[in-house]
Amino acid sequence: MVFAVSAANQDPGDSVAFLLSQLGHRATILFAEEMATVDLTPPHAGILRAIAENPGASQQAIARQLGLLPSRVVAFVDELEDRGYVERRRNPEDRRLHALHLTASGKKLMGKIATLARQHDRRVTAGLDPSQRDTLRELLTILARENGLTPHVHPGFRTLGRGANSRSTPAG
Amino acid sequence: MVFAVSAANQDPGDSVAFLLSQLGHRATILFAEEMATVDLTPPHAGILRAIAENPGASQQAIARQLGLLPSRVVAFVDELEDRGYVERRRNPEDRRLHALHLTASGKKLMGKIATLARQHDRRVTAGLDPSQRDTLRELLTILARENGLTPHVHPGFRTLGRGANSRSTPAG
DNA sequence: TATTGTTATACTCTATAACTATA
DNA sequence: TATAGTTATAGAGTATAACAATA
Repeated sequence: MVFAVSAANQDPGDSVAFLLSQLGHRATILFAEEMATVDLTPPHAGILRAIAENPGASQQAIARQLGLLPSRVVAFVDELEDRGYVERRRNPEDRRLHALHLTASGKKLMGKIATLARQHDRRVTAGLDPSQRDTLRELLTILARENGLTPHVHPGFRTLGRGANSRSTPAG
Repeated sequence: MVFAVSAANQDPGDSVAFLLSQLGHRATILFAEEMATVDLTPPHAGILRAIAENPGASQQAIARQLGLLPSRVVAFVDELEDRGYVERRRNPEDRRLHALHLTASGKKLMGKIATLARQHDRRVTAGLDPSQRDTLRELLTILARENGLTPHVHPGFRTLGRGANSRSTPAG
């Protein structure tokens, strides 16, 4: 993982970019804690959601969509299948592909994840009134669009660019 | 490193918490890219800044302040010293301590880092007008306070709580 | 020959814990 | 004995690349 530290800040406080980095990291940690209560990690949740939105998708398709390495998807799906949340169905038309589907148990889990995610959102945005929260969402939505971020897809899933990896601690 | 994926989103778009996680990650990556142009990583920059603000601080003090392991600080300071940015001075009163100071070259580098950080802030917030940027800063400052974040200190520096680490990919 | 899925290997990074020197 | 600093070891996690099956 990469840890950013802004170095140029005047007395009035840290820069917007640094605040985003700090709060984003905090939001990430808190989400991981929420997921841990159902014994999942964030990538597990991302894969479950992607399958829920695209039933029958292949593992390669999921990997491309989320920017994960295929070998990692295999490992995650192995775990989800072992725990009964996901099933691999052979595609008779192209027997190389594994069509991924949620089981009944997996669909139930998705409901629980949705609840936890709403709780996560409340924890992270505690301190703002509804009007402020709406304003913040609007501003962040603009920035997400400007920065080329794909809705629902966390950039931490993607393979990190080599640019930042030239030295030691780049992409933590 | 931890990658968060919010799973509960209605049609209107992703939750504030998910947007923060996405944008925070993006801001972190972009900052790492800026630092790479001067052959540094974010932790290097954080340590340089901490020394600039507290000349003569010991390595343990830096470690506590930034939430880094002392053994990691040693390695980072080794590199910064080898490159002539930092010097270790023996404290005659307690010869166990190494008082850290920036060299002239290190101070010059801090100026460059400040410039890069301002550039980073502009990149991340491109798409907002000055008024929107101010509003965003205010809202994020509220959230940073509510979430117990320390100004200038990125939580990624701190040892991640074990709570989120119970399984595999928690803290990216 | 190309692609999906899988497995195995190697590498990077980090934390842990030993070790020294001072106190 | 306790603490600052350092070094060495082991572990976790990832990416790379090899492999089998199918097209």
